[in-house]
Amino acid sequence: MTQRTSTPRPLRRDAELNRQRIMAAAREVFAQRGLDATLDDIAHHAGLGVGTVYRRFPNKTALVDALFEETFHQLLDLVEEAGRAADAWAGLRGLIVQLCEMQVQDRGLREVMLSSAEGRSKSDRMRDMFKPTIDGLVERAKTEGPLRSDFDPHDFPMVLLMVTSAAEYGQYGGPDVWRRYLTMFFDGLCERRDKPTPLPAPAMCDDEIEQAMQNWPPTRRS
Amino acid sequence: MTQRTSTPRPLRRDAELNRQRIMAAAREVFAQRGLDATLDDIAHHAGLGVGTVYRRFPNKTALVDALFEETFHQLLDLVEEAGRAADAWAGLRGLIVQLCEMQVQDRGLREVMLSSAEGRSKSDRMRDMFKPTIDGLVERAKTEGPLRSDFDPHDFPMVLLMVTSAAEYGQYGGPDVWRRYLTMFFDGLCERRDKPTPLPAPAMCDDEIEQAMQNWPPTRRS
DNA sequence: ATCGAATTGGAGGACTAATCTCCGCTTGTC
DNA sequence: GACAAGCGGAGATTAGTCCTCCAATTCGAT
Repeated sequence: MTQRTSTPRPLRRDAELNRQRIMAAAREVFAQRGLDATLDDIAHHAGLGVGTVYRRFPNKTALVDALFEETFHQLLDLVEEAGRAADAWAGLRGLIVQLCEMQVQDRGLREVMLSSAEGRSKSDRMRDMFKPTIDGLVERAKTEGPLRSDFDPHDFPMVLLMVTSAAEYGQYGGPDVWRRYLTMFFDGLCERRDKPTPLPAPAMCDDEIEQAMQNWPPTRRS
Repeated sequence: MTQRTSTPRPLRRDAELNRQRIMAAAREVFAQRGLDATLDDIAHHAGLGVGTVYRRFPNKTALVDALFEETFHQLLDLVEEAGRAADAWAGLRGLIVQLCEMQVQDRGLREVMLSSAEGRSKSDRMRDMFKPTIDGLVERAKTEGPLRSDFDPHDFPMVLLMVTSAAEYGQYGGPDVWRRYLTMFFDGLCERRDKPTPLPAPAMCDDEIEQAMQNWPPTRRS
């Protein structure tokens, strides 16, 4: 018996500090540029050499996993809180808005949530934990609220996908353009409706659209 | 004076045939795999060597331009026909559906339309020609039809973007999943509404979502 | 203070992949 | 049958990423 697996020996003080620097840098860089950012980029951003990063994390996937571990808990809290909302329709909408906000602010998070290529087991487990809560919320929003009866809980991720796509493409129109389309979509999710919900953001102008077209597809480089 | 620009000497018969083979192959390959398909792929698909392709088209962009030239005319016809619709709201919806259909069937076309990186001047001109017709259609759909009054013609491309994103992500649920979300969105575009429009396609099931996640982001390789 | 173990930096090896060129050989045309 | 036009596809070129390696440095227990 050499060493218990649960006691992998503490890091030297400076090493621990650098570990945290790496995590912080990774969080920033992945959020801005997506998961295709290189570990070289992250290391440089942290003011360290690549070698240091590779000593701490065997490869990029390990870093991504470590990084989004805590975000997942945050996500789960959000979902469960929404599940307890008195007004299920408001809770459901609020949840979608919050999830979109997080994904818009963090391109890496969006990529992790849309793909199971990275952090495979993570996002599987995540979905399993979300499922019952979302199913319940959807059900309640139909009986107690105005949610259209043919909405399926499986539509949930698709709504996020569409809105975050709009957010990515529409970013040059400002950070809130996506809310315009989410509002329209919510109006489409009502069983019936007397008047449109006021739109929270203006449409993009010609120049902004032009700019969006010029920067699409989103660069996966520094 | 050597040669008039308009008479660039006819191609030898076999060369002309190969040119057409290249165009046909390019159409297929770009439609299936998007504009990131390599010219090597296309050449091979056409049963020719790469050199042959490069003799005919100085580079990939030239091929893309040549290829989508005619598609643009087709697009313009569609738009103008929609503009003449008696029922403006039906015309607008029909136009969106048709444009989505085309982009869903042709990944390359979607990329050309979303980006001005390729075929820059093309898509600029295209937008200019679309604009008046779409503006008119939107205006009419508001006064004569149920289109919500805060809809802006600039929202038009964003609708296409969102729905085609859903189509790409949702393709494992079948070729029509996107129509489900477009229907919901149209319901959101109505000023008021008594009941939801029946959805034309079921939601994806868990397995299909799983599959979508595994193949995202869409591969840009053979 | 000392010394050995832990840690660091970042050049560079090993890949992968895409675009486009070159030129010996083939084919069409007159 | 001559010869210009065309062809194929190996490979030069460029780019970009992941990850390794090891001399030099730093930490901290003694």
